[in-house]
Amino acid sequence: MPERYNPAEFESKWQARWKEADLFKTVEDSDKPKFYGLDFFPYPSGAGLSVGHCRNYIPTDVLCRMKRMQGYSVLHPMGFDAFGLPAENEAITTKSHPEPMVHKYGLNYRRQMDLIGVSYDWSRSFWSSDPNYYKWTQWIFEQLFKSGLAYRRLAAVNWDPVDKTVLADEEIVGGRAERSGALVEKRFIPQWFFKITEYAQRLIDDLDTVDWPEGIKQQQRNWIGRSEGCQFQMEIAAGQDSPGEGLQIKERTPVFEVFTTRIDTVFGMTFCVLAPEHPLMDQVVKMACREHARRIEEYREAAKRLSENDRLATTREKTGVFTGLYAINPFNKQQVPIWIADYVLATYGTGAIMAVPGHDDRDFEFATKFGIDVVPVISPGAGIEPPLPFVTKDGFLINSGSYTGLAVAEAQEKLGIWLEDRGLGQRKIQYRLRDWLISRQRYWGCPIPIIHTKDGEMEPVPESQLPVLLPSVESYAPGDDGSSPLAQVAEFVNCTDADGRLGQRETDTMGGFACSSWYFLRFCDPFNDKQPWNPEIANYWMPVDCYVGGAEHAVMHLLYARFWTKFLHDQGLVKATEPFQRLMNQGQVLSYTPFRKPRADEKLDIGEDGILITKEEAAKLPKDQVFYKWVRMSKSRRNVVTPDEVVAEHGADALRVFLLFVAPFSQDVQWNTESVTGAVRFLNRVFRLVDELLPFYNREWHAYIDMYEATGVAKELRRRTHQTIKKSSEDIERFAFNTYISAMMTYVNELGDLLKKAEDTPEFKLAASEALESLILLLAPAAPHSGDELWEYIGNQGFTFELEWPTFDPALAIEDVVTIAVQVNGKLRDTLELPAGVTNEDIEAAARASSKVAQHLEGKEVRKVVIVPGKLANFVVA
RNA sequence: GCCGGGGUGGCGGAACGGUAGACGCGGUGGUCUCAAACACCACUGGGGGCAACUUCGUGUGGGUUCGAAUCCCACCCCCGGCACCA
Repeated sequence: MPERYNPAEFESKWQARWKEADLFKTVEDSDKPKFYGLDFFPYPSGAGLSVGHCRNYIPTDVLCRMKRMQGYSVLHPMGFDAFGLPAENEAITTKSHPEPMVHKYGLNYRRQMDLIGVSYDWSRSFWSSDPNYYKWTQWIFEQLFKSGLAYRRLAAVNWDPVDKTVLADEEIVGGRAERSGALVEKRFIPQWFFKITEYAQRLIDDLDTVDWPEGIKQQQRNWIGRSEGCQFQMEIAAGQDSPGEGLQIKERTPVFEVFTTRIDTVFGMTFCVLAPEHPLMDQVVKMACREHARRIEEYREAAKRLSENDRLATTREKTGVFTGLYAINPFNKQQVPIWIADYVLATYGTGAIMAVPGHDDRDFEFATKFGIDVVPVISPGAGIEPPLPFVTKDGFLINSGSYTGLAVAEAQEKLGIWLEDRGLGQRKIQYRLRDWLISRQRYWGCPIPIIHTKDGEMEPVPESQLPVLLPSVESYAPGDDGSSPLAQVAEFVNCTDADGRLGQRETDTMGGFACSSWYFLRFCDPFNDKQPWNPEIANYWMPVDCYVGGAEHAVMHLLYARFWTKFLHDQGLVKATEPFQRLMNQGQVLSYTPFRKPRADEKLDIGEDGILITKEEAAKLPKDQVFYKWVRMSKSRRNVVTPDEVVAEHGADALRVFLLFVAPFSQDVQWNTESVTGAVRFLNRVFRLVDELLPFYNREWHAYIDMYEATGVAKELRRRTHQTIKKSSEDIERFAFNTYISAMMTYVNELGDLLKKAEDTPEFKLAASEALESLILLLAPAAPHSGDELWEYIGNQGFTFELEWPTFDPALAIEDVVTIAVQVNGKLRDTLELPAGVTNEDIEAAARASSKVAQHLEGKEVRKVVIVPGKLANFVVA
């Protein structure tokens, strides 16, 4: 007899029954509308799930459960992103294979997800490290390769000279390796890339077709970084060190190209800059006189030594060297000095710029430091001397030959046409987005299915030979030269290609983002061994209707997955052009974490203001040495609260209700275990209320309720029921889970009040029966264990998951008394209870009749009366 | 610097341009109890008042409106992201 919410008694019982009944198995029914609800593919870590992860999974679960009850075919799968560095590093340390370890972690995740009652269809689950899965990751790689969208080239990578390994950007903190603390160097190693840049425009355009948080869309647009401008040629003239008269042109050289978004300022160009890694650099050195050549070489060496991080630090003072060479501005034939400076990036645009210090902050800083001329060519208005650097585009050209006087936009247009007419350049759209570096010289990833033939060609491994399996290796550590551990395995490397010729296998593996770029397609048809998925099935489920996860994947994962989906669409493999129709980001769960002030001999990393300590340490230290901050829960901070402990203390449903209620879904929350008691009390009240309603319960209420015109308390009861059905359905749909729970709380409070006025009439009993069932069903997605327990307790069969979601009747939800606010000059003076549908005239009359209102109208002239039907009356007095 | 998202009681947060503070936490008082816990009931934004009431209140300053937490302009602060991208 559940007089109280007593989770220990029934939560695991229901979880066992759900499993027994295979309740969450996906039912594919093409006659029904479909709903695909998906959580981000988690990487299973040894620390297990925290309540922070639950904040992701529970809301998605509530939505999916409601959709299922509303009659949708629901796909709600979960699997594991198993490849990756953390597992590999752990494998290196423990000298054990990463696979069983990740498996163990994944199973622990699953245990915890089951513990909090999430309705995943585990029959569709897979690990991305399973050959049956990564076979198809390789297959997609080959399609990209065959389409010319996967290629290999020499590229600079982050090299850790102590650990002798290539590092991901995320593994570098302040120019040093996170693990070894070594200064990171740049190394040039052949790398595999995907040509995501080819899809740049579509990746921008199609953002308009998806329902995503505006912030995430904007981050993607910024990342892709489209800019419109002009690219044009500059000729190099070799001459003396000082410009001007007496300059002798020794030889004509190949031109270099520059890209600019401000062609309108081209008459203000007083120098140009090449990146130290510019392809023309060797030629420049040759052309320069000996002294300059020496300085250029020195500068290039210094630039090479700088870590990417240091180099990109915007606070750094600008550096550069003059080459002694000059380039010719095609617009006015003037010669401008060519400098080399690392503030120009080789990887963007052409790696060279025209520098206009009068109208660009960076060029201005450089010119001022090196004493280069600054010429204003844009003015905000006639006769106005622009304050330099003047970078806004609001203005007119000055000192610009025949273009003087034109507005910026107009000049850009005309100058672009001028370039195109003479074949010197063209208007161009430039993207900041770079190609996606996919290769890793690491063991624990999906092998790249390529064979290098003796003739130096690259061939995809024949489809019949896929998957290329990860071999077993002696050591998981990368080689001294940074090569993959796979390169040590002769049996793996030496192979034959499709024609039987000897060849060498590619030993790079793919970064984990490849695996997570298509898993949502595999969930549609997870065990197909003939193709990655059956297109018909994928077209039924795709796109994902609601995709839920943390905002930290705003760019990388989401951009890559979009790119692959578009490519797969182009290949005719799926109709969808976007993978995720709606995206939601949950807020983080923060933990109140102690820090201490650093001692005199300790220094803090940039951005830190204290040293992390444990609660025990905090208790021992003097109070003025300790301070607390709200920071994200993480294993390394030792501030994690696990669902296990909360479930043990308060129950899974209480945890679910609490997390839903505590704050709006996308907002960060400050974890406070005591507050869970609010959810416990609420569930207790629900159980008690069910007991109180039970004596009135008639299982057949549905058949009879419409035979009575409800009046009085019964009518009020039905009204509240139908209002709550409406509110909770809408709130769940729009991810307003906090107000959904609060609506349920209000409903429970009001049912309690109404029960005190219980009547022994059939209409009341029927209304109470409707309320009782609605209460249980509306609450079931949030508190599914309690829902099923109560459903059984009131004498019914089956699972709430398989029952029909209540529908609301607008006629029943309507109020028959309205509260009218009466204002005088916008200030509330009285409220009136009037029958619904009251006329404006009656409202005004009733309002004037109010003594409280009359007080404020006395002796004053009413100039205007504003009536909002059914809501408000406002008297405007002089 | 740029791009997003926010500033509402002691706290978490509600609120189609129309009664600010729903719902919950915490607090105060009470009921139950030998007692405590639980539970239940009442009160709980600030000032003034015995009270009816009144007045001030949604980061700051302006504006639009009969009426602004909500719309517009300027600014301040906090959080997240990007950061020499020409």
